[in-house]
Amino acid sequence: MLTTKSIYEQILLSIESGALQPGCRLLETDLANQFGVSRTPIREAIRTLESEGLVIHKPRVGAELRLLTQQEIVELYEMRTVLEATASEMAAKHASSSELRTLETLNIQMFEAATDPNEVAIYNRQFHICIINSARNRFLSHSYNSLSHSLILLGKTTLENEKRVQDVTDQHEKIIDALKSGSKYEASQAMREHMEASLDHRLKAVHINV
Amino acid sequence: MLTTKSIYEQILLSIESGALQPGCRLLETDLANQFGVSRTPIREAIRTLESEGLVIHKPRVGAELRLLTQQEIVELYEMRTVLEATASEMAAKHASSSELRTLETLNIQMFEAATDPNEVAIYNRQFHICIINSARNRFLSHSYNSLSHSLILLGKTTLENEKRVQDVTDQHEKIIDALKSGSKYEASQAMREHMEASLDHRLKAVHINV
DNA sequence: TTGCATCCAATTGTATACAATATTTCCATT
DNA sequence: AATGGAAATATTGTATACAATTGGATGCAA
Repeated sequence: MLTTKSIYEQILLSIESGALQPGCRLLETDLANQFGVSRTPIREAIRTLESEGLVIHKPRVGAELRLLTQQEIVELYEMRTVLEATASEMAAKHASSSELRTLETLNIQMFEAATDPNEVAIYNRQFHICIINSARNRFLSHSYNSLSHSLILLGKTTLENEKRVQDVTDQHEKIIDALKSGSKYEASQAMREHMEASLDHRLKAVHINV
Repeated sequence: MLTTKSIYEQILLSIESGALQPGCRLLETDLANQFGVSRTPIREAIRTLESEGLVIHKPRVGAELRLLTQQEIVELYEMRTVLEATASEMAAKHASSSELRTLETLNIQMFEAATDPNEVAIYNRQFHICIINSARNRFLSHSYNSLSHSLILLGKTTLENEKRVQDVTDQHEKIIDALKSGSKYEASQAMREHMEASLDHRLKAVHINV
């Protein structure tokens, strides 16, 4: 059954898969036909996307998928760095041993899936979400969730080759070690470095696409 | 003319004024009658409130205004501290001289309005928003905006007497001084202290209300 | 009195119809 | 040929009607 919530998620997936490109218009009628529902649930899904910042909505004109400038991409990663570094700092205090084991497992699975970029991306996302949730702050989780939706506007992962996966899992391991030893400063610093490396790769990828 | 957006803002105002109490149900039909519109724009406004976390929405049951636990209030302020301290750090680098003058003016106006808590609250909000925007990060501004909406769930200001206003404007002045001298660390530290004092007062106020 | 099943009222979820507005097209005028 | 403007079209905004679901009320039986 297609409900408003599932349509919202479907649209997110469509953005992620590239079926909906940043900058393109979101026509209510088209989407309604596409999903086989009326315009009402589509409108509500679009409103949610709008309040998350994925969609620019001009009254009486319509919605279009936001297209991020290079400057905005930098700001997005700057904000992501703040949230993830903060989360790491808090997680160093609050993470349960079960969560620490989960992080280790995810990192190993990610390494072993190195040849499949899509699978790697999934494990990577779970890894970061696990850290965020280990911080034990609902508002932080909520903000991160919204921000991570904006991230999908950037398109496919930057985890495209095995060398890169190796680097990333190494950085993850540093973070895990810091979390295990409970050292706030090290954990947040390791995450900051991880994020900087991630932005570097992202900007290179953008450059290639342009 | 009452459009979806203005209805959304009206509901926020109703929460702020106390007309809508946390925990109460938001009945679409009632709100529609109250604003003299159909249910459609009401539903969309509620969807926006939901995605900002102000409203809990159970399918087929309806929406109710979120009621924050004491623990959640602490988490809210913890997150607010992160965002505002980060903003102060960035603003120490990016704030324009015009923005710095604006902050000084707002702080003076706030001090002079000390006998009118509502006016004080307005200047206070503008002060903090100005710092956030001085950070020059759209995603930070967006997150803070959403978070500040959750803050209104807590009800009226804690700026209820002149002694308290004096303390707050003093703290603001420290922040301004740090921003003017461009020292990241001092600015973020001054903001952290300001936020801690603010949480202390908030928790006392909650205690009294209970 | 309590437990349970059933029905009814209240309320949300969706579809559709209509109104208002923006955009485009095309023609007349310069 | 360029430009301005008016009509036509496309699209969103809102209202309303109907379907689906929930929560409670009612009544019956143990």
